[in-house]
Formats: sequence, structure tokens, C-alpha cells
Amino acid sequence: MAAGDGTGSQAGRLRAVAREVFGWQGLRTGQLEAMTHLMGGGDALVVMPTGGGKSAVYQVPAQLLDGPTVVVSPLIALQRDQVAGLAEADAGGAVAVNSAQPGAEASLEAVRAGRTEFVFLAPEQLARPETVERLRAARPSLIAVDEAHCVSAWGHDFRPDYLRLGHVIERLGHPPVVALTATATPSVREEITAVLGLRNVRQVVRGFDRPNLELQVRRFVTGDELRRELVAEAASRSGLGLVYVATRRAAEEYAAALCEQGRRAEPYHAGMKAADRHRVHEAFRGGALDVAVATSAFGMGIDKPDVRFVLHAAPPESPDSYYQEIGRAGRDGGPAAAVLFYRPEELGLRRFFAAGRADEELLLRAATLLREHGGTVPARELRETLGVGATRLTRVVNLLERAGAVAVTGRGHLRWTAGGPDPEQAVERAVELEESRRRVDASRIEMMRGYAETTGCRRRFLLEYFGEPYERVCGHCDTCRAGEAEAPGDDGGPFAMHARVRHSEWGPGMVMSRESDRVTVLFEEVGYKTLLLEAVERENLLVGA
DNA sequence: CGCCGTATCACTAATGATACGGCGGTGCCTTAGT
Repeated sequence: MAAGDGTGSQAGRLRAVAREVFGWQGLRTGQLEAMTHLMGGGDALVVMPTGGGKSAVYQVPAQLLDGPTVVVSPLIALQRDQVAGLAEADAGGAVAVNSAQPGAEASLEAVRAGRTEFVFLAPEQLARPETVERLRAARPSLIAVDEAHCVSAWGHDFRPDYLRLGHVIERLGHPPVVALTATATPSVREEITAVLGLRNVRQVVRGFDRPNLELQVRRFVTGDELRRELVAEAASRSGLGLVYVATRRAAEEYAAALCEQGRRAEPYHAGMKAADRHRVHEAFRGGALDVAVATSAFGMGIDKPDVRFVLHAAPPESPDSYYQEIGRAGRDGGPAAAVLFYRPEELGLRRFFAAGRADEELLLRAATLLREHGGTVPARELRETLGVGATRLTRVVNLLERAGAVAVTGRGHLRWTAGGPDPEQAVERAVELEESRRRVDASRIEMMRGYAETTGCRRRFLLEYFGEPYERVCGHCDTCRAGEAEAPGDDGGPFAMHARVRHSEWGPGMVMSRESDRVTVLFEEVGYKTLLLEAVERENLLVGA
């Protein structure tokens, strides 16, 4: 293909739009690669750090494709910012459709009539068949799914509507789809692709390494000591900081303790009034704070370049979440510290959150009712018959659907699959699926423990967890400086990075990291497992697959 | 699973020690009542 022709002029048009509409002087290779693929009709999965220009990947092609762009975005506050940002450019207009926004009807009509280019919605809005039909009538030419890792991180029980996005995409005629996220391990990338039903996918993954982050873990025996030391460190560090805690109550207590030390500190969690949350957010953005003490509610949409430290009072539920949270430090490229204050006991809370089980009895009742009915049943009717709320029903239906027993129609009605499993088999499969999810969640917690307790290079541990080979040690995390971290020796043996293997009991998996005496494998069914090489060889546990 | 607050006991005066129960994160939505 001659340069300047075909894809070449395509890139030229994209660059011109970026410049003329948005005022961006250039596009990065990764952005351009994803955009070109979308323009060619394919789907894309873009993994880039926040502030790396993810939004551009859909905003620019949207100008060239004939039809509106549907943007799925999980937070209403985030939607507001994005709509406001687009309003400043001459980009064709943007609206958000949600409960906090009056005039949903007029907005959808504007989209259908072609008066608005961008429409932002939360996944819950797309659970409403009427809304999907309205969008379908507008014949969208592009769909962007922002914060796509939510498909995996929250979808299964917390926000089940994410799991329905695949159906929504099909119902909207499956125009080019771009999934965007700032953090995703290879397994999460696979899950995003599967759940959204992406086709002809181009994955664009920009480097995860953030060399300016100094990684450190401080280990404690008692909770009192941990709290005291954390307050002391947060109070003495200079520059803007973020302290992540596990509970709302801890957020309040640490913030109060830091104020006593004379720092400008505020708590932030989902139990606070919207006005207070907004106030803290603004204070953080405007430099009126020294430290924000927050639960995981504080996060998405934060793009403050000069955060100098992120301290964790307790480990989050996975290295994915941890990396996302510490990634909010040092965006300006200047030095920044990420310190985990660790006690093994604190993992207990995470295990509690991950322990939920499938409601077998409810599954069986729902399955039996649907099969006996035979035809299509409105979800609302089934909810009333079973006497459960929408959240629980959605969860049960999702499981039955994944078990191949129930289909959800475009109108949101439910139908038992003819020729599928019988109710008992379906419930059995659903329970297995839930068990499998539980095992994977538990294994991610174990990987978080692995990070906290490793004697190897911490940067290497995280990057290999994300599937990015890092065959060296960083030299400036705490273990490296203590001289403990040993350089890896990759002799190209049978368990090379990313090699496909099979375990006699745990089934197929992929090698995610190697140390001199052990290997960590991500098994499809049971999650992460670390095996001693000596035992692997002695028992012949792993074979190449 | 582990933590914290409350209740109870033991016991001669204020407090300490132990047992037990409840609670714990992320955001949409809707609807009732100011």
C-alpha cells in the first residue's frame, strides 16, 4: 500500500480534525493506530494511563463518521465534565442522559434528529429498552465504553448492567466500538473483549511503567502502630497527598487526626452528602488541601498532575486497583511516592467482600418459573413473582444467561432457551460460574498479598502482573534499595513469560511471572497460583499447552 | 475475617478483662417527604 494513499490520507484527515476541531497539534502513535482501525470498521481496546489522551480516540473519529456517538460512562459527575469539555470545542454538541439531568426526552430527540454528536449514558440507562430503542433509531456510528475495566471489576454483582452492554451493542447495530481503560491485566482485557462481544479487535496498550513512582511497603504488627506511623508520615511529607482507606469511618478518623497535626485534610467517601463531596473535590483540585483521605469512591476522573504521595492504610482487593490508585501520583513526571502500610490482617476485609455466594434457591425458582412459562416474560413480572429487587434479579438472570439457559430479548424480556439445560443443570452451572468468580477474586487478593510480601523488585512484580515483561530490577523501590531484590534469570526454559501451560488439577493457564525458585500462573478457572519450581519438576505438575 | 462498641462481670473503687453482636466498598435508580 503506497504511503500518502489509503491509510496515509486517513491519518492525515484524523490529524486535521484533531487540529482544527480540538486544537491538538499532534496525535500519538497509539491514538492514531486505534482511530484508524475504528475508521476501518473494526473494534478497539485502548489501555492508556489517565491523561494519556484516551478520549481523543473516539472524539476525533466521531467527527468523520456519519452518525452520533454513544459514550457509556459510569459516573454522572464524569459525564458532566466531558459534556462541558466537548461544549468548548466545535465538536457537534454533547448531551448526557441520566436521572440528574432534566429533559432526557429532548436530548434523545436531538440525537435522533442529528442535532447532537455525542450522547453520554450510564450502563443503567442502557438497561431501559425504551432508551436503547431511541438510540437505535438514531443509527449511531460509533460506541465508546469508558472505564471498561468496570465490566470485570464491578460487573458481576455490584453493577450487573455492565454485563448487558454486549447485547446493547448488538441492538445498536454493532458499529465500531472502542473500549477504554487505564488499567487492565491480560485477563481483564480478555474479559472486556468477551463481555462486550468485540470483533476484529485491535488492542492498543501503552506502557504501564511509571518510573517516577517510588514503591514502598511498610509492614506493621499492630493496628495502633500502623495508624500512628501513617498519620506521622502523611503529616510530614511535603506536597499534595492522597491517603486511601478501607472504610468510611477510617476516612473520617484519619482526616481528623491529620487536621490535629495542622494539615489541611478532608475525608471523602460515598456516605457523604453530594455537596460535601463536591466541595472536597474542588478543594483538592484547587490546591486548598494538603491531604485527601478517601475510600475507593475517590478516583475516576481525578487528573491532578502534582500529587506527590499516595499512602494506603490498607491493601485494596487487587493489584489492578492498587496500580490504578497509586497511578494518581506523579502525573507531572516529578518524583512521587506510593507507600502501602501493610498488616496481613487487613486482607480480611477484602476476603469478606469477595466471599458472596450464589443464591441457589432463588436461581432455581427463577429457572423453574421461566421454563414453565415457556414464552417471553417481562423482567418486571418475574421480579414481582419472585418478590426480589431489580439488583438481585439482574444478578440471577445474568448467571442463568451465562449458563446458557436464559436469553434476554432486545426489549428486556426474558425467555427460557429451548434445547438448553434443564433448570437443575442450569443452576448447577450458574453456581459453578459464581464459584469460579469467587476463586479468581480470592486469587487477586492473594496477589495483593504477594506484592506486599515479595522480597523481589516491586515494580517488576506489578508490571509482570499486568503482563508487561520486565526482565530486570528497578533499583529504587524499597526492596531494590535494601539489596534484597535479585535480578531474574530467564533461561528460556519451559515456563517462559506468557507461556501457555496446563496443570493436572487446575487446568489451562498462562505464566505471569518467574523468580529463581518459583513461577506464578494465571489459571483460567482458579485464578493466580504460585508454584515452587522444585515441586513442579518433582511432581511434573505443569506441561506446556 | 477482623474490628469496635456495648454489655456484663468481678468486686469494694475505679477500672480492667472478657464475651458477643453488628458491621464493613465502589453508583446507578426510584420515590417519598421537606
